[in-house]
Amino acid sequence: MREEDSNWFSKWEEELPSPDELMPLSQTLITPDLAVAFDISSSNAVIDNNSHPPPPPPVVAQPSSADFGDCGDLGSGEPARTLKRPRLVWTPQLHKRFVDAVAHLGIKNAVPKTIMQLMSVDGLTRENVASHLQKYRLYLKRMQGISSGSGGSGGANGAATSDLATDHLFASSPVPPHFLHSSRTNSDHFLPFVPVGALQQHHHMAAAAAAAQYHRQVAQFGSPPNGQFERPFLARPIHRLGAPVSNPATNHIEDLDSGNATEGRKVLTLFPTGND
DNA sequence: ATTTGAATAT
DNA sequence: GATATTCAAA
Repeated sequence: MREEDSNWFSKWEEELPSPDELMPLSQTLITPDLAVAFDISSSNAVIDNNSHPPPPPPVVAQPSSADFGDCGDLGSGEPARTLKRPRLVWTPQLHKRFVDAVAHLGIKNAVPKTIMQLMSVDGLTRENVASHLQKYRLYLKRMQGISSGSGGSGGANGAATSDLATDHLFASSPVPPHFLHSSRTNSDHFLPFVPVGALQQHHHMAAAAAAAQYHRQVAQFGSPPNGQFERPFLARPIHRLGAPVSNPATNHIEDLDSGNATEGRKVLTLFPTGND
């Protein structure tokens, strides 16, 4: 047991979403009632303003919280119940968190509930993840088929970056290589719990507030009540030691592109647990 | 009883 | 096509 134990966490921490990134996400997931309760409307939308206004539109272009026009049951005192949330839009950032979570959990333990917990995105429901996971699996399966059919892919690119113009979302996120193996013998390291900071357990702080306090979340590593891990086969020790956290500074290596059709994509494998 | 996963619906 | 919802099975 050495620093490597938490190395993945450190690495992960580096790419943790900045408040700016989470802000829009959380806003999306705010329920109308919540929005009203907090006296926040679309007017106070906090949008990320870069020094250089990029041509591509914001990734988070979702309906505002107050976009509800069909609240059939209006006028009741506590409509907090039976209220439909807006459709969740899986932005590349959100999807990346999803992929990261799945990668860390391993295909075996990558079930909706666990993924949801690992993602720790306020407002995200298990069903949201389940639905997305279903589609993601189909994506992986399709990729496997192509990969095994004719491997000659000319370009010696990463691995999972298919040239399919479809699956825009999935293509914007690096897919861990071992995902493509149909091997369920996942043998990642132990499965420490997650930095569960603001789950939807307490309805006190809502999205916006949660995101604000999201700043520094120190997780408490614990063992899940399910001591049911397959024998750690020790695939390979991660050889990407995170430098001693001295001054992480601004770490921003996110690639989000919606309309790219040419190659030359620089994929960043977060977890080289299967790097060749 | 809860959760998953696939089908099905919006 | 993307996400939600339903539903049988684990």
